[in-house]
Amino acid sequence: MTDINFSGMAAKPDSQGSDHPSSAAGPSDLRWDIIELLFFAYRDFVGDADQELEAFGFGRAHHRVIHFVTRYPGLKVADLLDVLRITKQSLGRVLKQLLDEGYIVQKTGNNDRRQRLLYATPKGEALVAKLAGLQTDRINRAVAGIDAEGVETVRQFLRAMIDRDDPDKVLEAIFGARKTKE
Amino acid sequence: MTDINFSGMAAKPDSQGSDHPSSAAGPSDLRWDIIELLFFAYRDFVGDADQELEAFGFGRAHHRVIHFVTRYPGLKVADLLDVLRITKQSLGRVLKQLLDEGYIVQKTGNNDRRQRLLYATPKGEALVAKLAGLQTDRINRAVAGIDAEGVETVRQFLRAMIDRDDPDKVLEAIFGARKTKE
DNA sequence: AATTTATGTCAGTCATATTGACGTATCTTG
DNA sequence: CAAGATACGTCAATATGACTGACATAAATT
Repeated sequence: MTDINFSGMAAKPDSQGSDHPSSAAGPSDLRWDIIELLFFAYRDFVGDADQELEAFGFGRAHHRVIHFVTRYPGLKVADLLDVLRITKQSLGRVLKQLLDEGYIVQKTGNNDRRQRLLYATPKGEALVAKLAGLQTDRINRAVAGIDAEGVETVRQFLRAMIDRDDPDKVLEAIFGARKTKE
Repeated sequence: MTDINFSGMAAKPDSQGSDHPSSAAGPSDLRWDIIELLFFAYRDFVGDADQELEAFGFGRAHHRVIHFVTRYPGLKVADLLDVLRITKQSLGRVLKQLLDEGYIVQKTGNNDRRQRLLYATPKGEALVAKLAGLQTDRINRAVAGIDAEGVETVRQFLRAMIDRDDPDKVLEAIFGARKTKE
């Protein structure tokens, strides 16, 4: 079975890739390998959490919300929308579920009573820690053969892959760079 | 505005993360930084293509299909299902659109006439090259300050993040490892 | 001839996302 | 203080991309 002509292939359609000046490497030198490695790496990375989430009746959307609320306590709804890049309406249902089931609590802002600051409950933190544990295990396996300097290179690469124009609050916290812009 | 208590925070809920023995680092030492860098890096990485795809009336599902068909000509439908980890029914509509609009053609298998081998048309290849160009530009920017050895470390990390048990045909092609298993 | 395999399709459902409109409480500004 | 802007919530309708389950067909295998 599976007698496909699949030996040493991966034909590269470089023919018409000339309208985007690839900066450093060669002419129309597309980085197919890294593109696909990113796809598979992320697919399996999020897959770890997916299985666990099923047991809770949650999906990836819930994970993203509870993760960032746990990590950045006091996050506003508007901040969360910036980070997740979704609309208020999409967030609404997921957030409501997490509130109703006691994974997140809201507190009215002190300075601005319109704001609903979000905090994870111990229950929510436990779930996030469990999921982060699974993902950490995968990361630890991945960096097992890489020295400290190499891991820093990986971090540098990932940081440089992220858009820095108009960063949201979480990104500002991650990068520590408070752009003079407001 | 946005006067949130957001200065040097990122509280780490390490308290209950003790039921997953983190292999190498410390006890309950979760890799929050890499977890979040992966999230943002992938978010922006796929975001590049999303904008372009909108102009064609396509979504991410179309991109994934046409990408792998372009890269691995002669892919069978069943192979594609393994790679994308979706069901036949989900693939159906997306694949039909790409066929109808002339981005992909089917050819009956030579050895097995039940198979529909998938090939990208020039039109399909052009779209894939355009999208890969955008993503390559981002990757090139990201590795601008990293030497060849460092880039190889990044590749090593990404490869090690991928599940290797029961790899599909595309992964076998990427890793070149044909596991003695069939 | 019977079975398995590769593919396609129909029908229904679910999760997550969208846009647009509207309401309400609250803060800011003229 | 009145007017407007802001933060948030919600209602309605819709789209995408996924799912399960069932069934059909052609072709290969046994």
